[in-house]
Amino acid sequence: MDISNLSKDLPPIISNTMADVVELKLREYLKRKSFKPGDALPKELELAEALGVSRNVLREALSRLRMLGMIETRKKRGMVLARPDILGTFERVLDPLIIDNSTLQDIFELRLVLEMGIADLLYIRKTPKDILELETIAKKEINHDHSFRIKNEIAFHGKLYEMSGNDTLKRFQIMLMPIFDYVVTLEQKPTRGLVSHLDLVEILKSGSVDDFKKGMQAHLQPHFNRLK
Amino acid sequence: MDISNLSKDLPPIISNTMADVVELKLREYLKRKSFKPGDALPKELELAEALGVSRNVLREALSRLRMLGMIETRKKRGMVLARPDILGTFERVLDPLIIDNSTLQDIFELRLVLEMGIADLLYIRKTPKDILELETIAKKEINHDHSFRIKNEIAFHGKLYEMSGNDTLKRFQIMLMPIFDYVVTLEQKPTRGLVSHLDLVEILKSGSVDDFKKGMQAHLQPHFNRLK
DNA sequence: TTATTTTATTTGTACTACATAATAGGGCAT
DNA sequence: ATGCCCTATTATGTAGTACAAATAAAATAA
Repeated sequence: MDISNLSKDLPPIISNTMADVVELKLREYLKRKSFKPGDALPKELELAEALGVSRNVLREALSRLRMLGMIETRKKRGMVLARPDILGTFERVLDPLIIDNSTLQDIFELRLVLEMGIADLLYIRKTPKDILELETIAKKEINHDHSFRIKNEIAFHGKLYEMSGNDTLKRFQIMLMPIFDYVVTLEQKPTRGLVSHLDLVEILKSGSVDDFKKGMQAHLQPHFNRLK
Repeated sequence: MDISNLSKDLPPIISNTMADVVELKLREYLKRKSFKPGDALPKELELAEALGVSRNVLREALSRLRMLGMIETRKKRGMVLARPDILGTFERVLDPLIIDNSTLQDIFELRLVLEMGIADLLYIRKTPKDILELETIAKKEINHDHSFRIKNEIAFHGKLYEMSGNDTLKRFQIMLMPIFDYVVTLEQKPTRGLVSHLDLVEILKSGSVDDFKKGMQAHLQPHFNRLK
């Protein structure tokens, strides 16, 4: 009998507080009524009364939705539905010190996957101006100390994501970077890939998509080597 | 003068409520004291008094952290620091109906990037057993109606992520799937790639990583074609 | 020592009261 | 009639009290 997955087979009894329930009910309500951003919502007292809870509990639930950016409230005007910033939400819990090692490793790999997968997007959207800027960044990293190179590493890969023309992707990568660094420094292996940033720039200039994919793979090889 | 980014240059004056401030203070406090999961936290009244706010406001802030899974509370026992489920948090705001079109498009592309970038991980971790299961899934999709094929499509790509041995990645992909579908059905183009699922399986069996990358690219070609 | 009951404590919920801010509407001057 | 200012209204923000519920810890009984 496998009891290793006990916590999954027997999920802990979560004493749903009223705030939890109300949060869920509100979500359902917003979805069911298909409110659109900007639409006015009922006032707190009405909601509290309708749900049969104290204004206190209702406000705890509203506070959550407000944190997520799903609603905005102003005095007198009431509450309106808003567009949550999906990444801002994510960022709140993305702290290397809190995340368990297994997830840290997963995120480390996730960034590798992103780096490897970005090539096609890059080749669809890259412009000569972009490549020039990227080259400038890559050239700066020669003859500098360690801490500068780390900053430059971030700048280079950040520019790559920027060139992908995908804002969400770029922000996502920026958020993942600290975790990536954290894992890398944990392992204390200052290895370097066989393909440098300048090499990658050169490929971008005159190479094919497949060339770039191979180049990026070689560039990240030290990281891939960590994975068994 | 560029005024398109006005909302970024002039961020709206956010009337920080006490709950907002307290939430931040608590985050800083938890970080500064470097609490570890399982550690007991001060009780509500102590925190409220220390911060100089009512227990009400404090609880609104705590409610947020509780939602994110950063803390857990039990009666009498008090509160303890917990490990947030980073993806569970994300999921709360990932609703196609709320997200703006630009971000939807970004996420659509994000999934393409993931699919393209997963190859290396896949080739590091794939097992014959996995490939067999994948083949079973791929074979099922022949001669079935549309709705079944969609489910199967999800199963196939889901299995791929599972084979990557990265739980976070798999869950992430599952969360992204509805948005992907949403964007695809929006555009009403039931096109199919030149490389089928079974072709991909065949490559996995006897082809190289690069072969697989090319195959996946061809498989997703219809989607890439949408991007200009 | 072990089992049971009691106690003490901490979170959960409700209710009241008032502060604050922003809108809406009326009144006034032009 | 138009525009401005001021006031009244109203919804959210904050504080405080009270009590219910749950449970760990202490006290008591077997």
